Amino acid sequence: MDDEEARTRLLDAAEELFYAEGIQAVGMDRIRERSGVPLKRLYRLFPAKDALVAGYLERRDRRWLASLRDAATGAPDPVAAVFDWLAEWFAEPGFRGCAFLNAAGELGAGAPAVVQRHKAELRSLLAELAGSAELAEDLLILVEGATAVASLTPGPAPAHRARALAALATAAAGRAVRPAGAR
Amino acid sequence: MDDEEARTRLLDAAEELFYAEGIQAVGMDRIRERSGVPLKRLYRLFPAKDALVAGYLERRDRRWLASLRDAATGAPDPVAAVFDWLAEWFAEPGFRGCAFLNAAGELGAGAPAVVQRHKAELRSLLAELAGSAELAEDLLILVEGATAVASLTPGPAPAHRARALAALATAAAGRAVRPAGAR
DNA sequence: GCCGCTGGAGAACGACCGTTCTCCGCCTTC
DNA sequence: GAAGGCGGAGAACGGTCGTTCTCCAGCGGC
Repeated sequence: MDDEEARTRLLDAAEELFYAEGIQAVGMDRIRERSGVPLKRLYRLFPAKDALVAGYLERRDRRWLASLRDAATGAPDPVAAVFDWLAEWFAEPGFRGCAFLNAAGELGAGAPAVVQRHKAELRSLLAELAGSAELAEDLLILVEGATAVASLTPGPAPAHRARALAALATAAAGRAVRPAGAR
Repeated sequence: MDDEEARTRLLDAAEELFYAEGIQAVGMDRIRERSGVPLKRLYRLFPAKDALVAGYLERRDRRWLASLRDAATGAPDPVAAVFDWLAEWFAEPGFRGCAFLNAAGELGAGAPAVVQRHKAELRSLLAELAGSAELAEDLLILVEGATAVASLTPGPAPAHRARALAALATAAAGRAVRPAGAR
C-alpha cells in the first residue's frame, strides 16, 4: 500500500466516521482501525487531527460540488436539476445534513477555512446556473433550507418543495426584469 | 442561593457556553466556573452532563418558540412577522445558527429528543400562523434556510430574502385555491 | 456548649484522547 | 550471510473530561 492509497483510505474512514458521528466523537484510533493504516503512517500523512479534518472536508467539498455541477450544467432546466440532485442525496442511506454546517456548528470559530469557502463556492455555482447573482441568494436559502429540514426528517420531500419554490422565485425574477404585460 | 436560582444559573451558563462553543468542547468545570454553582450541587440538580444538555435545549425550545409566537400572533401579517423576528435574531451578537441543528449535527443519534420535538413544534406553529399545513412545509424550508445561511454569514439579509420568498409562496398558494382569473 | 448534619471547595479517580516512543520483523544491499 | 534501516504494532505519556470522594467550616437543635 503506497502513500496515495493510504491517504485515500484515511480520508474514506474519516469521512464515514466524522460525518456519521461527529468530529469530536471519533478518536484517531477509530480512524486507524477502520482505514487499516497504522498510526505512524497516519501522522506522517496528516500531522494532526486538524489536518485530517480539513482534508476530509476539502475532499468532500470538491466531490460534492463537482457532482452537483455535473448534474446541473447542460440540464434542460439547470435550477430544477439542482433540486432533483438534492432529492437523490437526501434519500441516500446515512444522509445526515450538510457536513460543513455540522462541522461549523460543532467546532465554532475553530472550524477549518474550507467551511466558509464551500458556501462561497456553492453560492457562485448557483449564480452561474441561474444566470443571476440576485437569484442565487434565494436559491442558496432554498438549498440550505431543504437540506436542514431533510437532515431531521430524511427523505426527498423537502427537495421537491424547494424545487417548486425555486420555480416561483425564478418566475418572479423574470417578471421583475420584464414587467407584467411585457413580452 | 436556593435550588431554583442555582438551576437558572446553571442553565444560563450552559446555554452561553454550549451554544457559543459546542457541547463536547465545554467541560463541566467551565459550567461550574461560570455559574458559580458548586459541582456537588450541579450533579444533584442534573445527574449527568446529558441531563444538563437536555435541560439547556428544553429551556431554549420553550423560550424561542414563545418569543416567536408572541411576535407573530396578532401581527397584521403573521407570516411576514416570523421573518422580521428572524431578522432581529440573526443580527444579535453571538448568533450562531439554530442550537438544535447544531446539537443534532454534533451528537448525531445521541441528540436529546427535544431536538426532534422542537422542529415538530415549529412546524405546527407555522401551520397555525399560515392557516395551512401545506404552506407551513414551505415556510419551514425558508426559516431553516435563512437560519443556515445566516449562521455562516451573519446579518439580517437572509431573513429579508426569505420573507419575500414566503410572500411569493403564500400568493401562489392562494392562487392554487382560487385559480387565476377567479375573484 | 456540644453534636450532628448540610453544603461548599477542591482533590482524586478512572477513562479516554491525541500524540509519541519503543521494539521488532523484514527487506534491501553488499 | 551480515548490516542497516524502514515500517508496523502496540505500549506509553501527558492532558483533559465526567464523576465521585474527602475534608472541613458553618449552623441549627438540645
